[in-house]
Amino acid sequence: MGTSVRTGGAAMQSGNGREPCAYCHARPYSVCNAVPEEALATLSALAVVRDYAKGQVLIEQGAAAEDFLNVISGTVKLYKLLTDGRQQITGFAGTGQFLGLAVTDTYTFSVQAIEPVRACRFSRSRLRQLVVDCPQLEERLLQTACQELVTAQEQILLLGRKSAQERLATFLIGWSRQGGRRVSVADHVRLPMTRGEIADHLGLTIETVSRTFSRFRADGRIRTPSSHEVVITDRAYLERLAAGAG
Amino acid sequence: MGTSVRTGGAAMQSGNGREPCAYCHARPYSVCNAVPEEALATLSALAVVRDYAKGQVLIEQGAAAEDFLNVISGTVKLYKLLTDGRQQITGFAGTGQFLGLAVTDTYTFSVQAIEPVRACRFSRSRLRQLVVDCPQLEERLLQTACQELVTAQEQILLLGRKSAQERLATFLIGWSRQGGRRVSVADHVRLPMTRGEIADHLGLTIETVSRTFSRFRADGRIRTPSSHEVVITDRAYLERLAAGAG
DNA sequence: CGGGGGTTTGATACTAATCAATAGATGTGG
DNA sequence: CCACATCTATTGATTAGTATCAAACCCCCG
Repeated sequence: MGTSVRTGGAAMQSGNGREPCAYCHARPYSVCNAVPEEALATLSALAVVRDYAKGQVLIEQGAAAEDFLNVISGTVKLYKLLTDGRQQITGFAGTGQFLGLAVTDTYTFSVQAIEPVRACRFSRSRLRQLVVDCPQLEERLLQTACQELVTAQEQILLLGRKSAQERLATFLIGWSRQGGRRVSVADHVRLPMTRGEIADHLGLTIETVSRTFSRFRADGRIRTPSSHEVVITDRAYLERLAAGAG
Repeated sequence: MGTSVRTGGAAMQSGNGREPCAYCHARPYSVCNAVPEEALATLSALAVVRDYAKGQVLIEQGAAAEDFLNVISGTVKLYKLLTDGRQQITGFAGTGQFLGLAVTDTYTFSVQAIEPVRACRFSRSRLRQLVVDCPQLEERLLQTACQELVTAQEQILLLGRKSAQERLATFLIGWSRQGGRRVSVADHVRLPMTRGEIADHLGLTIETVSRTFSRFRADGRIRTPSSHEVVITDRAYLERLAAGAG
């Protein structure tokens, strides 16, 4: 676990030893998609693929921001800490998510694997050179940053003005949507994170999150076959809550 | 008030009728700075300068996102609404701030002037063409988006995990720093927004904000010559609070 | 099968919201 | 320039929603 794997390692999963990027499962979901075919070899040369065990830290707040990171599989949490240890999870990231845009010269957040993760590392400075040759990539990075900005502002609205029930409803609806890709099928949602991590994301405590799950269950809005699976049984109700209708 | 002013209007303030951008007071603080001298005429041709009265809406959430906006003078608030009317102010923007990055095809937030404002409007589609000729501008836009992302994540931390006192301390410290430019001198801070707007920014109520001001005042951390002026008298204390030290 | 983290549920405490009233500031028109 | 109307701010009393403290339960994993 946590073994360093050179590009060849990714190739095992992707089927080609020399051009990991060309066959990368995450590419269709990622900014890498903006790199034209003929530049993929260059990209591959910059990429270092590694596996991380659950709990491993991929990026540490305050460290020099040397790399970008791209999640190939698994899920990570992005979080910030207060000096007394309070934690706020700013988001979760899965396949294709590009990390490291919101950065000064040092990282302003930490990243930790919440389940086994494979991720790809690029040197920031070397990627910059690729960007110069490849305006579509810069365009795509800007697009990605703007998308993240929209998401961050939604989270600000949630934390500033929504009740516990509205927060959890928003989270479940949002996660079930993004999950079209990998996380969930229709109304069946897989939650790789713990109740505590959901709490740290929604600005609540673990007890409040648990109680709110119980209440949704009792009211027939969801079923929970296991604590990491949720079936949405009254989506319209949760969506109304999420939108903040009274 | 709120009179529409063509580019000539800005020139009155800037001293030249044909190249408003060349003499724009906000340019040194703005992304426009990335546009090279020789392209300034092109930029000027795209820009439409207008004045807005306090309370006027510059951008309405849900409307087609046709323009970017650049604040030349005054202060605006950016906010989102829930369906029942609860408001969350995601930020305030002053001289040089570029608005409209966090956008899909429609605006995902509203913008309103909280004091008289002069701002500059660019068509998104026409600015895109300028970007093609001017890679430094795209670079700068990406930089700006990333900077905003960092700010947004700080706000998420604040709303998710800080107490009322910590929130107000963070706000005052932050505003006094950014204000180096225009808002404040050293520890003397001008607050163009009302208590209610501060509350809607910090996820609190107007009463809690007012009480927290009173407490800081009673404890000798600040003085308030008027309700829109604050003198920070114990910056170290406020900074410790803002960092969340116990 | 035993241990330990994660989850649920209950009782109580506390922070901030709400409701309410007064005081102060701002702006307008006579 | 003053008086009035309105908006904004402050302060007090009470309530509501979550946090905190505590205990039991469940489940997953070794």
